[in-house]
Amino acid sequence: MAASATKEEALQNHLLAVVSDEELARLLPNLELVTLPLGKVLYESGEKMDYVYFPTTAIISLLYIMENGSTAEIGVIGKDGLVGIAIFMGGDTTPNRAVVQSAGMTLKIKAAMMKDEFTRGGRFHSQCLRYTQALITQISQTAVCNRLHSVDQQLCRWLLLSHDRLPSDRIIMTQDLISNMLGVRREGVTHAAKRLQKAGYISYVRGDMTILDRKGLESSVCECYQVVRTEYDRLLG
Amino acid sequence: MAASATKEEALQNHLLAVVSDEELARLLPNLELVTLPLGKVLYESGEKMDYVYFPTTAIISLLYIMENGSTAEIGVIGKDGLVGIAIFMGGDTTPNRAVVQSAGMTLKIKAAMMKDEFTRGGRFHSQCLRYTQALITQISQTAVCNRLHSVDQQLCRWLLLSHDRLPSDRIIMTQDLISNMLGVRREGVTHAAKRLQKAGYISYVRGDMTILDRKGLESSVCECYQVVRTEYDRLLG
DNA sequence: TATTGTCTGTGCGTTGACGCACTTACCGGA
DNA sequence: TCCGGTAAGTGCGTCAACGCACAGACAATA
Repeated sequence: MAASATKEEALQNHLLAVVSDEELARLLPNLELVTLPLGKVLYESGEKMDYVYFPTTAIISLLYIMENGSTAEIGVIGKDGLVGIAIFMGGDTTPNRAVVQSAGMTLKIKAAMMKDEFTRGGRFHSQCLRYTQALITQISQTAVCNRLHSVDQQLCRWLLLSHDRLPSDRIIMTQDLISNMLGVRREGVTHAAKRLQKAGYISYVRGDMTILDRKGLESSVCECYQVVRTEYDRLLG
Repeated sequence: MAASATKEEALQNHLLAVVSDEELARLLPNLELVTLPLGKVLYESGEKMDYVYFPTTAIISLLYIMENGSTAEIGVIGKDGLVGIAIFMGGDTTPNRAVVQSAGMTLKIKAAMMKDEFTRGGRFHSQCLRYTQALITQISQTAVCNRLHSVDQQLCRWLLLSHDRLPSDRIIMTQDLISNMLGVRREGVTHAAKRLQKAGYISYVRGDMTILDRKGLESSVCECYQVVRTEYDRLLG
């Protein structure tokens, strides 16, 4: 068996950081710290989930895969949340793929252990539900943004959502991968990214992007980003 | 005070139909049957919700309203579900408007009463969470569909989602209203609706639409509809 | 019957994104 | 040092959806 996580490690995840000492004491022995490489699939669409993940430095994308192979992101999860809400919501599976968008660390816990603690109904229970509501807002706003906004705006939103969950200003990700997330053409990302480079907001060299001017990005993003941000702060802040 | 609902009325809502007798006995005295006219707003974005609604014949749309006034639907709720998940998820509000898309009946219960029964943690609790997960799938698939599919396909999806929640084959709704739901131009709906009329799937006269050939609609809809349908059946069936 | 308002249909120029094909640039082996 | 693979940039024709303007068509009411 792998070693259980330390309290310091657990507190890096915002959900675990606010549960009661008693709950954390019960959870800790069952939490295991693991490193997730870029592209690792945590679970496939319709697949029974064995673990719930509490990211600390990793970022995970929820993707829907069309029958013809094209993909679209429906949500992104970092240290602010958890991957695997279907475990405690009762469905056990979802029709999505969860894939590591940015390599890093995460704590994981067996599904059964997660259910046990959730059904105890304390602060952990309510915090999981509040997070789920925040995630619903994010998914909803993704739907709205997909409907009403340009690729440029959506790239800005995506960058800011990622940056919020990242420990540094670097995003290791090719334009091709980003296009899969956004569900647009790779060339579309090239164009949008060039505009952001020209504005001096980012630098981008072969899959290695750096956020140079966050304020600049915030000035060109659509309202969708702020709506989600505000809801996260209200529900979990 | 208004009269409380009868058991027969309550059982028309699929969530209330599957809770335990004991739970239903507690809920019934607090459930009130009301008629909702087309266009009635159940709650505004960010507004504290006083009631949770369990539709029986009414259909309610969840809309996001942009700062510039344009709108996009993120989900639709009928006799299969409930309006006001934020009450028991813990946030109390959402950044959406809930508006009656199809006039009809609904049962409503005071927010406090809803919370009381939810926190008891029985079958009602788990059923509410399972429904929430189904709704998440619907919202997710809306995001995907908005990203990847044509207005034609989205109209088909919307019609089928509505039809599933309707007691008859008639949909009372102008093309202008539908365009607000889908977040597209009114003319776009005109074109798509004409194609469906020519195919003989629907008839449409000044805000009065009839589904003539459901199988036909199903044959031209994108996979998004079936994904949502399957999840609802799996989680709540 | 006339009028008014609403709903639907149509045409037209514009545009954002698409698909495809190709070039350029860079990196890491062999 | 050359080469093969991968990432990013560019050009071009196409198309779906947009915005706008306006023309019927129908219903309700005066």
